[in-house]
Amino acid sequence: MAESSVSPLHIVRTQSLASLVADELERMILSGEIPPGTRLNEQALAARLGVSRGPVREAVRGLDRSGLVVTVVNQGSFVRQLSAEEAMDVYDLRVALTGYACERLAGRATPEQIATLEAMVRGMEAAAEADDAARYYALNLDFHSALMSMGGSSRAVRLYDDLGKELTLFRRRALVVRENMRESNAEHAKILRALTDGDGAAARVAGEAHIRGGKRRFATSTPTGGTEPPGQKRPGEAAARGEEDHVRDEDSAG
Amino acid sequence: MAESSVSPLHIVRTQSLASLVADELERMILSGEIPPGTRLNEQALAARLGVSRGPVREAVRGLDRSGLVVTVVNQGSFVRQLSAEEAMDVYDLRVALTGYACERLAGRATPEQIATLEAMVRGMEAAAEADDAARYYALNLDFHSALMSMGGSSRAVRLYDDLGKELTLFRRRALVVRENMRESNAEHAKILRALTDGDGAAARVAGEAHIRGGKRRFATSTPTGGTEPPGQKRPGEAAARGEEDHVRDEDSAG
DNA sequence: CTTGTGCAAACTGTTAACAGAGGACATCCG
DNA sequence: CGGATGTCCTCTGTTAACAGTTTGCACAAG
Repeated sequence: MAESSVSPLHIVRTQSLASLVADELERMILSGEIPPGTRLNEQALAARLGVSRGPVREAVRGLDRSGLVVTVVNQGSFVRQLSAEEAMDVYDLRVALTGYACERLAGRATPEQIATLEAMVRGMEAAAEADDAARYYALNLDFHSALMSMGGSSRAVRLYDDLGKELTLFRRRALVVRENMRESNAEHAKILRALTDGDGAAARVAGEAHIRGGKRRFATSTPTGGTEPPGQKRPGEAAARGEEDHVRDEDSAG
Repeated sequence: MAESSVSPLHIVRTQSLASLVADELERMILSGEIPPGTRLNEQALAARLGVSRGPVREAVRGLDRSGLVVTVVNQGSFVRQLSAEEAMDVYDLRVALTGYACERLAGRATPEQIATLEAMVRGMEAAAEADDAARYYALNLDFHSALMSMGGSSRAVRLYDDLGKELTLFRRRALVVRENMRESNAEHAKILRALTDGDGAAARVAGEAHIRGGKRRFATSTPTGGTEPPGQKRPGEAAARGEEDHVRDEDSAG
């Protein structure tokens, strides 16, 4: 996620076509360029990406395992649709993970780590003041990622990110309003305070409450959400067109 | 997992070769038939399973996404090796998940669910008394699965199972001794009591303590564990032979 | 006008073949 | 005798072609 398009042939020597296709597909899906329920036409995707069907099939199979698409035999793969209940369950899992990371971090946070988190919170405060939702969104992602990374493990980070991707399948463009940013960042500060105090129990409670807050903030302004079964859109070519704008100024984890 | 080999052509109409290969590969890996670090030779596997390389590649790509194998470009895929630290991290994640499920279940467990869990605990008590490790192992799996299913969500169940699969990559055949079974089941009873009382906090603490206990019980009798990098075994044909016995009388979540 | 049947096109599942990279072994030079 | 180098072989990455299935449409019968 850090450096892309570094050296021209270094990519070829470290990435396979299938993995590149998988990344691109994931990006398309998460950005909403390919909305949930859409069928992934292998031929169209292969043509659009300039590769053969083999790598595309491998990539789709991988996304199937990671839960972003659902495959029906002899019918194809569809971008997964999350029901509202499933989305709420995912939120709850993130509650548990965040609480776990916060509690663990409280016991062993270094002053440098505290300072890093503090800087992020201050940055978000400024972003909220300036009503800069995009910047708040990015910083918020970083904050939670750092929290999981410092307190949990690399596995926990991946897990949290994966759950976030699933959530993205559900919530589209839940606008971040200034009030929500203020409230969210106040919760961040509360976590930070507990970490500074080294109070594990308080950190856990604060972390859990924060994600629950995000869940609530999101749930209050949500439509209804789709259903799970395939429910494709068009048998013809529906994928590989997209090209909508994909601004992502949503309330990630509140 | 419930019904396999139902109708002869029903399988063909509901499963693809790639998914069948994926299942078989996963079974081989988890059973130890293909030990961690082994390179997965596509040609050999395809020949052994009687299919072409395409489905095998798709299956391996899926396992890569789910974390069971690690792929190096132009070198192949290797069964993932978990370091001891990673395994401990996975245990900690299961601690968090179990605590979350127990707390949620305490608030809304039906008498039927309590009875089901109670029956399992009694069954494990009998198994421990009879020193029947295999039976205890199976019931223990069921108990935790039921716990996650009742208290968490289907997503949580899948998560817990996936983490269990990763753990299986690390611990091979950690024998269950009678003492451990007794201790483990006493913790089960403690969880059950908290659930019966409807005490969410106590249930969470008991659930967390139980997984921590399993982690400790396992850690006390563990070797050292491997390292993460590829570390293949033989460039030639090392996979697709296996055929060892694969008894699985280990301490699952103890 | 509705419904059932048959055909045709498109797409998925699978296989086989081709090109390039990596590694091992033998050979040659210092 | 040790090390570098060249060659061969195996395996992965990719592509193209083939077979089976599903889906949509048209046509005919009631």
